[in-house]
Amino acid sequence: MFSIGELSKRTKVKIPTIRYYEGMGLLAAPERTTGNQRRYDAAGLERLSFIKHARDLGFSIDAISALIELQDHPDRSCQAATAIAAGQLLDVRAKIKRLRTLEKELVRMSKGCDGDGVSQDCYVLASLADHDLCAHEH
Amino acid sequence: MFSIGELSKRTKVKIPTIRYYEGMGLLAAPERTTGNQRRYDAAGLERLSFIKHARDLGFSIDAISALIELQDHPDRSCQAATAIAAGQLLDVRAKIKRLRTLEKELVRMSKGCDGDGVSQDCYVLASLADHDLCAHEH
DNA sequence: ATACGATCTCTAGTGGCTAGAGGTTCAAGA
DNA sequence: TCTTGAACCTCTAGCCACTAGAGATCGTAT
Repeated sequence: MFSIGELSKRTKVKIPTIRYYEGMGLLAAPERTTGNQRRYDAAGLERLSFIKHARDLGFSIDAISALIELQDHPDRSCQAATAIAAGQLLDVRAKIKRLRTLEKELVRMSKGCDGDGVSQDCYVLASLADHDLCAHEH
Repeated sequence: MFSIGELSKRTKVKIPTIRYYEGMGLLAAPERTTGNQRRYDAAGLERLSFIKHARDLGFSIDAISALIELQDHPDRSCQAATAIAAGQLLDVRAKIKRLRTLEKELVRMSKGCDGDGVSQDCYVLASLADHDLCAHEH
């Protein structure tokens, strides 16, 4: 049995965030001391670790709720979990794609400008003002 | 002189967003009709296009404010604008790096799981539960 | 004159936390 | 046993960049 501070240290999840997860129903409300303080056990630690890990991988709270549902009902098929992970992968890939386009554009923008001169001639500002100067759609 | 709806159509920025930008001080408050409706001119259109373009490239509202400041004071050096763009580039690259790590991990996770079997054996759920099954730090 | 779409302001909600106020409890040392 | 001080409690508000909705008013075409 350990306190919320201890749980926070072990999982590297901040204390208000732990309480927030509890409020959201992601994390079961733990036992309390007579003085109303939370006391966690190994199960709480495991679950929070799971949540932390999934958040680090970019899963939304909703997706994590769904995954936890699946965890708690081992009779259900693994397909659903795999589908959620696949969705997350698509999401991540779409974000990468978009960011790579932005990266290219920003590199192009910065190259055009040697950092001298005044703003009228600044390629960065000119590029932002006029989309036609862009090489890619974004 | 055109309405906010017209401006919205031309820039593809939604009407509430335009008003939000005005409230934030990004976009100058335009003239009004006697009936209190906003009426924009070419300058407003240009500025909003600039903002839209910068937002599409991922610049924060703060960064855009700074860029607009520079635009409005052409006597200042272009270096500042270039620095902001460089910062944005670093940001974008950091995000890409992180997402690529996530992508690898998600691919690895999904591959371990053939979609059959029940949750106890689900590699997706197992991987999330146990960080040690991960190949990369994230 | 009337209809009706466009606009107005204002408030509240989104996601995923984070910060702070103001009060209570726990645990270690004297 | 008492005291101190860190840790904890709840509650509200704030962050970013919008988005949605209510309820009222305006503009324009017929």
